[in-house]
Amino acid sequence: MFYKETEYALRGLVYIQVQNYKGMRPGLAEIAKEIEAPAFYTAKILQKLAKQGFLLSMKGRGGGFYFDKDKAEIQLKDIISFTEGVNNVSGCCFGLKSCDENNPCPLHEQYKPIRESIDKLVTEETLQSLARKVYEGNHSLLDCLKT
Amino acid sequence: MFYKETEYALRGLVYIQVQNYKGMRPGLAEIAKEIEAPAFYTAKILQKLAKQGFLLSMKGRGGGFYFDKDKAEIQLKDIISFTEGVNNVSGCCFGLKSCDENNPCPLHEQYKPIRESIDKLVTEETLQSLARKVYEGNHSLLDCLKT
DNA sequence: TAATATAAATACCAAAAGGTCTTTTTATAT
DNA sequence: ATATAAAAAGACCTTTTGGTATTTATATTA
Repeated sequence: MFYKETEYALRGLVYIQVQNYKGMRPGLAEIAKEIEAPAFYTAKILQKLAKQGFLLSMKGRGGGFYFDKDKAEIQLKDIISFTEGVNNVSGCCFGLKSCDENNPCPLHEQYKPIRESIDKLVTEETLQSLARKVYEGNHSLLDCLKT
Repeated sequence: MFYKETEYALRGLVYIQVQNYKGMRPGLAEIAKEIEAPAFYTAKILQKLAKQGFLLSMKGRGGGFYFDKDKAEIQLKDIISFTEGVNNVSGCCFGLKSCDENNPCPLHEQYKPIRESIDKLVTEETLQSLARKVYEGNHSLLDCLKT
């Protein structure tokens, strides 16, 4: 479905926001461990996201990652478009550059509502809305609950 | 959305079926040209598909690709699963191996109907059902109509 | 049967995705 | 000030995807 990079980005960012809600500012080692992702790769991804301005970071002892509380919530679409490019989210499934009512691919009519549902989902849901679900305790970022 | 390989496979196979409906058996050069795909790469893909038994081919002068009329129609899902693996079609968008009611990812409830719609689409639609649409003339495999 | 047109097989190359490691910078605590 | 604990930067490496080219096998036609 999504690139590994996107999965790690989403899991990592949601984890950070959950910890922020608890008043914490997690570091790379903790994040990678808690989302079960390769540590160095997770570092690379989060640093790229921080550089882009999606979140803030603190160097040095006691440092870590956190979100600016004054900024608007971040749509999933913004993250996914950043890691995979816009076309991958909302392109034609037959690969046509101009697939529309005038020049429809053989799946155009049937795929259109699906594409719109996906677009609605990743636009309406935010890192924060997902983090709240996890914070409430009914959703998970991992394959199994910790013992 | 899909891999390039999947796009070329779907476009190529649908093109072949359309030509078969017209009583023709197109060759590699024609297919690649008509679906606007790299010729050598298209060859590789179609040969792989033929080897797997999705379609038949004839070597030698006047040869080309064609479908066995006695076989059942081929679901899109069969092709996509073959080129990308099953997980890519119906996996968890957060990358969880076991994402279900018991251990839902933060998008589980909302993404479930979307995944089901996609599954329904690629199960119900076949190479043949798409080819019929193109044959009827109201759908296209190319970005622009030929002049 | 010889030339030719085609798919099959195979080897190779390039770009992107996925991942690791080392060094540098910077903030904090002692 | 110094030691330490973190993120930042950047150099590599591996695997997969995407693509090209050459040679071989085979069917058709002249």
